[in-house]
Amino acid sequence: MVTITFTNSKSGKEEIFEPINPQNVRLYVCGPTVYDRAHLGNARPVVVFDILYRLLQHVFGKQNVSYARNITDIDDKIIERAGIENVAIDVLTRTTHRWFRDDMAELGVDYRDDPRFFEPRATEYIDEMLRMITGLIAQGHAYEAERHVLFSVESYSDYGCFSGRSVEDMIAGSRVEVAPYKKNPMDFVLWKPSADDQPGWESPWGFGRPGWHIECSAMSHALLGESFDIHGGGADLKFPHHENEIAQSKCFSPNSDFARYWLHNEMLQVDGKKMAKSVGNFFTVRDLLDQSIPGEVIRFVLMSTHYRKPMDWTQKKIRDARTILRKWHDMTMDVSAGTPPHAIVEALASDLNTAAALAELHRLASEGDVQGLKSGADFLGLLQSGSDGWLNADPENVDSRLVEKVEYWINRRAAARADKNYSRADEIRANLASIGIMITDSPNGTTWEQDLEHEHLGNWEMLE
RNA sequence: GGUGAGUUGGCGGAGUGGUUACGCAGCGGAUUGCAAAUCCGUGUACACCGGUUCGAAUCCGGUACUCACCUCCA
Repeated sequence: MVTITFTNSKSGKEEIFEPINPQNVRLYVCGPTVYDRAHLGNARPVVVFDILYRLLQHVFGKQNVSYARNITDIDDKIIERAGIENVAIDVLTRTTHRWFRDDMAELGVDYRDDPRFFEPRATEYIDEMLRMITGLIAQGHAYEAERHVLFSVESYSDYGCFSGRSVEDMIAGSRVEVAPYKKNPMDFVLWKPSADDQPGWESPWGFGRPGWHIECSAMSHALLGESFDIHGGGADLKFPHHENEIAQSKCFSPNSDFARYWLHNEMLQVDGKKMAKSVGNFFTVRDLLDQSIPGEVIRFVLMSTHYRKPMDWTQKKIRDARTILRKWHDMTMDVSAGTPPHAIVEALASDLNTAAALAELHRLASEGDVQGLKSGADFLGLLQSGSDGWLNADPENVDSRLVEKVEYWINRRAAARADKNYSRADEIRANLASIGIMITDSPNGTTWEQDLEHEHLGNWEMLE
């Protein structure tokens, strides 16, 4: 049996992973709020925890691991967006959810046929949330005020322990807005009133909707039980979201552990800066796919940095990943995947060291172990498809007139080469290269492809 | 102001108290009409200042810099 270790955010230390029940290993990860296309930052935890899920399945057996990743489909951002676009909330969330699933599938994260994967939508668990809120009020951890229900942070002495903050510090240094009905400025909303034109549900406290944090407590409780093994999410969720989740769940089920191991992935940056619309470096996964960057390349880049380190997204990484994957695809074209090499599993078992796992693939490649390479890559969700899809220009996307033009020039060049007129042959090759058409000679003839990042791509006028 | 993460060779990026990470790029060579690809070989490193140690890039303390989070509230 492989020993798995994780850095547990709860303790800040690397710990040996021991599941509550090896026959029922349970993982919960905070999923997206569905109001827009997933941006690249959203993709990082999805890929990181996909790797974790694969590892757990490998070590404990596929049927013994459950994974729940929620869909937040009730949220003020959703209400706002639906208003702006004048669409029904339900239409917005279902469409966005579908986009999310499709985009993530491109990155090799696809659980469509997996009975142990759960993707609960918050609005399907309102009853569970109401039950939990009622329980928290009954136990004195929450109170009603002006149609809101608030969690009382003073009722939970460990509040702040998880994220390493004291209630005093948070109030002292910062911009906590004090609502008049709050007993303590840090108290957070479990339930809030909805206007008639806002989505809502009947509750003991009037027509309203849940606060953000309660949904994850309710869904993990319903699907995985009051104690489960691993809770994951982005580092930005540590506070307040996860702190609040812990407070709610531990107060509701005082004898539970809630989540025993917490894993947080660090944030993604773009060219050294936070990805933000205001900085102008904001883009979605779909944007990248539309630029003909294969999902596999995106996945590779995301895996090349350890999950607990900030990752910087750059063009160079995309280029490098392309080069490497192209090579590996070529090497493993006719190989089918088998059991992953032990060293790959070991690398992941060591606090999800994906970069070390990729290094191991490099080692296998340089040793010519194509079977090991294919098997290891397959385990990591790479080299899934044949190389035809993206190594060469996709025939469906290439204009037949372009093919004709390129072939015309290739034939001219072949004639020149046959005449040993090499300066003419080189001139043709240089001309094609200047508009982004790269050609390569091989014993079987001349092949070509487009450099999709080339600035003069397809600019045939330049050849005249 | 509080909290956390980070700082490794041209670039990316692991790891470890004493031994080459690895990849990309570069350089030299083989091969090719020439390129490309491939193969062989090769250089460069651990932010700064102290401390612990026979020995630290790896442990401890401090400094600098970078990044993130610290609002659910109209």
